[in-house]
Amino acid sequence: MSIVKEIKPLIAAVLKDHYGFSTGETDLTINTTKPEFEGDYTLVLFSYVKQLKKSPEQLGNEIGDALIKAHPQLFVAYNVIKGFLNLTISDDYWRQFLKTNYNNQQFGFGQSKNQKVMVEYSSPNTNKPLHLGHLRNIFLGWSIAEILNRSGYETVKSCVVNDRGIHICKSMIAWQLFANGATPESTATKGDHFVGEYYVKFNDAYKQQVDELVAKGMEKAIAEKEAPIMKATQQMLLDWEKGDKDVLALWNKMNGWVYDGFGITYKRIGADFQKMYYESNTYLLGKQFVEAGLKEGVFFKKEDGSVWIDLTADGLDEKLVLRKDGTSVYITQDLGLADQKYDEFKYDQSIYVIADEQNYHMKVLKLILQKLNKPYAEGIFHLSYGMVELPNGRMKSREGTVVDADDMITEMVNVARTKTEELGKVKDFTTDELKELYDTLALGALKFFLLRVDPKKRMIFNPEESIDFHGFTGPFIQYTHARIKSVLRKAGDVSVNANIIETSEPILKLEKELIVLLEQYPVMLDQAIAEHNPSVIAIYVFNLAKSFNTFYTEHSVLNAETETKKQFRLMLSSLTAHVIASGMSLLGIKVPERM
RNA sequence: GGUCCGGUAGCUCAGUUGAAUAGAGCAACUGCCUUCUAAGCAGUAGGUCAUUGGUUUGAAUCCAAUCCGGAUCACCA
Repeated sequence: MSIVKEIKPLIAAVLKDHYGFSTGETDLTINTTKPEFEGDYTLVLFSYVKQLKKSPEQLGNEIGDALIKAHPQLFVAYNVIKGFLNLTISDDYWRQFLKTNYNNQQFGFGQSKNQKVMVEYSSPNTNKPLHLGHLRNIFLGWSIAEILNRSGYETVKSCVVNDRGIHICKSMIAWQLFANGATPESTATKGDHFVGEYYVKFNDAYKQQVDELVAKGMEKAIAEKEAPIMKATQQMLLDWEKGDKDVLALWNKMNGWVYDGFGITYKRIGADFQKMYYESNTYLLGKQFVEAGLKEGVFFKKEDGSVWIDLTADGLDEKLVLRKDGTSVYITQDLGLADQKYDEFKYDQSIYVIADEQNYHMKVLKLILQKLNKPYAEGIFHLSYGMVELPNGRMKSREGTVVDADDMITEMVNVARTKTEELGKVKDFTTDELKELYDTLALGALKFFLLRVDPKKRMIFNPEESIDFHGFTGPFIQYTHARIKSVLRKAGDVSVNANIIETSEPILKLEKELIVLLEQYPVMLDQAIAEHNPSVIAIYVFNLAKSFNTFYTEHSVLNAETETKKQFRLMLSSLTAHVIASGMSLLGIKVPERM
C-alpha cells in the first residue's frame, strides 16, 4: 500500500477523535512537500479551519502532535507553515520500503483483477503505408494494453483492417492501368509502399481527368462523378461485392503485398495483436440489430425504407443505421463487430484507440448499444487521441505531406548512429550490438516523443527538426539507465546485505527525493489506467531519471562515506534502474545496459 | 448555426478532483569532466496562465460571457 493511502486514515482518525469531525479520506488533500520546505508529505489545512474554528497554526500543531504521539514509528517530525502541515516520515519507513523492494521484480505490478479488456488499435487501411499518425495510435494502444496487463487485467489486443471499399479499388485500378505487371519484388519496393504509390497515381490521373472535363465545359461536381477512372473504380467495387473472380484475385494479391509491408513495420516497432478482424468479413454485420432495434422501438423506419435512431433527446442528431437500399452503414457494422467481439471474448471493457475526429461516431455507438440494453455497452471506452499535425496543418496523403512511418524510423536510426559515433563510448560493440543499440535508441526517442503528450491533445511535429536526444526524451532516460548499470557492474556481484541498512545514518535530501519518487510508482500506474493515459508514466519516469542524475552528481555510490551508505545507495540505484526499465517497458521502450 | 475539444515562457509541453513564490525540456547565456558514463549536473534570463466578470480564506484550475484555433453534425469510411 502506498504511503499516502496509509497516512490518510490516520489523519482522518485524528480529526474524528480530537474534534469529532468526520471526513472522507478522499477529501483530505495530501501533496508531496515542496523541496524548499522541511518534510515529505503535506496536509492542506484550510478546509478545516472554518468548521473547527481554529487557526491553521493551532490546528496544524495539534494534528502534528497527535500523529507523532499515535504513530511514532511512522511520523518523526512536523512543521506548520501558513495553512500547511508538513510531515516527515521516519527514515525507517523508507529503509523498510527499499529493503522490501530493491530486488523485487514484481514491484509496481498489480494483483489479478479478473477482468478482461479488449484494446483495438492501429486499424489501418490497406491502400497506403503507415504514417506518423498511425504510430501515435499504435504506440498508445500497445502501451495502454501493456499497462493494464501489468496491473492485473487480462488483455486482448485486436486490430480491424480496413481492407475493402472504394479506396482499395482506387489502388487496384491504378495498378491495372499503370503497372504493366510490376510487383514489389520486381521493383524492390516494400509492399505497402508499392500499393501506396498506385493510390497516389490514381489521384493524379483522376485529377487530370476532372480538369480535362472541366476544360471542356463540364461543371466540376459532375466532372468528379463522370471521370472515367472514377467510374471504373465504382464498377470495380460493385464487381468485388458480387464476388467477381478476377477482381477478388487482384484484391487478394495487392492486400497480400500490403500485409507483408505492414508485418515488417509492426515487427520492427513491436506491435502485436491476438485477434485480427477484416472489414471484408465484418462489413455485413449488424443487420440483426436493425431488426431488434425496430422491434423494441429504439429505431424507426422512414417512408423510403431507411432506418434511423433519434438521439435528439441525448443532445445528438438523428442517425442513419440502414440505407434505404437495405445496406449497412459504418455504424451498423460497428454495432455488429462490438457484438461479435463480446461473443468471442466476453470482455469487461473494450477500448477503442481511434482519433478524435470520430468522437461523435463513438459516442453514438455506445449510446445505441446502451439503448439496446447490451450488457457490454458500459464497458466501451473510446480512447480518443488528437491528430499529429505538421507546423502548417494536417498531414494530407493526397498532397504528399504525410510523414511516412518507415522513413521516420530510418531517420531516427541515422540520428542515433551519428550521435553514438560522435560520443564514441561503445567502440568495442560488435556490428550486431551497434545495430541493436541504434534501434533501441531510435525507437525509444520516437515512442517517447509520441507518448509523453496527453493523448487527448493534438500534437505538432516539425519534420525540419529531428527528435531530440537530450532533455525530456527517451534517450535521456535510457542513458540514465545505462549509467546506473555501469555503476552496478563496477560494484561487482555485491550481494547486498539488507540488514546493514537497519542501523544506517540519516537519509539525505537527494536520496529521500529519489526514494519518495520510487515509492509512488504503483500510484502512477493506477493513475495512468484511470486516465487511460500513458503520458503519466512517461512524465513520471523522466522525473525519476532526472532525480537520479541530480543525486548521482552530488553523491558517490561506490565511494560513499561509509560502507552502510554504499549498500544503501546500491540498493537505491538498483531499484531506480528497475523502475526505469519497468516504466519504459510499459511504453514499449527498451533500455540498454550500455550506450 | 448546434455539439465537443483546446488556448500556460520564443518553441514543444506538464500542472486543470481549487492550495505555498505557476513547472520541465528545447533554444539563449554562465559555470562544472585527473575518481561511479558530461546523451549529464548546477545556475541566469524568459509568464497580463486568450480576454472580461463572478464564486471562494484561496482560481491556470470552478461558473458565465466574449475572442481565437480545431474536430464533428453525410443514405462517406
